[in-house]
Amino acid sequence: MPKFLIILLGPTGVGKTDLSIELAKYYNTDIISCDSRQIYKEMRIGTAVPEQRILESVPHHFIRSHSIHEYYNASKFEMEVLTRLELLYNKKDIILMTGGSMLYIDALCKGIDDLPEVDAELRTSLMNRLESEGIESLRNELRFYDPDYYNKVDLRNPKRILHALEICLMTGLPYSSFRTNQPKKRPFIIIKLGINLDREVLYNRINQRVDKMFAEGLEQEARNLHPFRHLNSLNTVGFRELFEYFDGTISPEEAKEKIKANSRKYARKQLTWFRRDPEITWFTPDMKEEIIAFTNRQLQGQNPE
RNA sequence: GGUGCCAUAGCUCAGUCGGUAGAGCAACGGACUGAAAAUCCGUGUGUCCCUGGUUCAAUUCCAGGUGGCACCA
Repeated sequence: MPKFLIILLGPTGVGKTDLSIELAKYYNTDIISCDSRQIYKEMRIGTAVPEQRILESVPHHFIRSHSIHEYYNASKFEMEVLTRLELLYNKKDIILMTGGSMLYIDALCKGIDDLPEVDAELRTSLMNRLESEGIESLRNELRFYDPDYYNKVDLRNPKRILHALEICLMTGLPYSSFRTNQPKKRPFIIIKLGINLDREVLYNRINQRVDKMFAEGLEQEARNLHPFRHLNSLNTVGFRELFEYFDGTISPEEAKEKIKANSRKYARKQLTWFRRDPEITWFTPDMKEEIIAFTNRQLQGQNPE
């Protein structure tokens, strides 16, 4: 029997959690979360982690499993999930993954090229240079070390320039020489289920969810994490707006409105990314029967018996 | 009731000394290989309140109306 990974994906707030529980129960399997923020144990309200009783109703992985103080990225996620899957496939043929972190989904499905771990000191020094010398200086250096990538990269995006340069400086090789553009083979079959709603309905859900977060104590959660605001893990919708409020830049009402607006924006960005993936079959969250029927057909079709 | 001010994009507002208009936010689209809930790029969506008048031409000037705000009663 081949191994399967069913991936339930969609924009934030669309209702993936409830559906994932039903699917996991139906297939009697575990859920791997694919969410770059729910993975941090210090956050719960602002990242919309499911309630404890829901988490306990089905085995979950990669929810609140790592610390905000830990350096994390899509590659680490890829490796850790692959290791976990190998273990889980000893007992199960079908595993469910759910979440909306686009890059993390792709890293797991297609892999991400092997690169050396970026040295923290180098990153800091390059960020300081970006600050003091401006992006032009880093651009020129990248053109020297990796003209190919220089011609391809978005020259106005500091993060792209910075990272490429990091790799060039660390390895003495052009960053583009690490980019294989070859999807990695996976020892399991992937079924991608997309969940979406009418835009207006989705936005209402997102707005209401933010109100609910505030009612549950988001402000206090953010206040507790305020000292760590410089961490990348806290550069997160729902927290950075409240940090602005704590710093006195904006009013509490503005912070709340900004959280709603930025959540909507994030949902749109997710949809832009998902739209170009032809492997996704789309449903609405209420189509449980259709989703199961479709998934069963896929499972059957891939299985010669 | 009187006087004054205002009425322009979904919202807050700018502007046109008369030639049918533009910012911020929102909205919409796109990029994306170790920071990805990150980062970056693009798009103006409009009975310029209504009705007349002046004019070759009115969102702009004039009159009246309607609505809002302020002050005086």
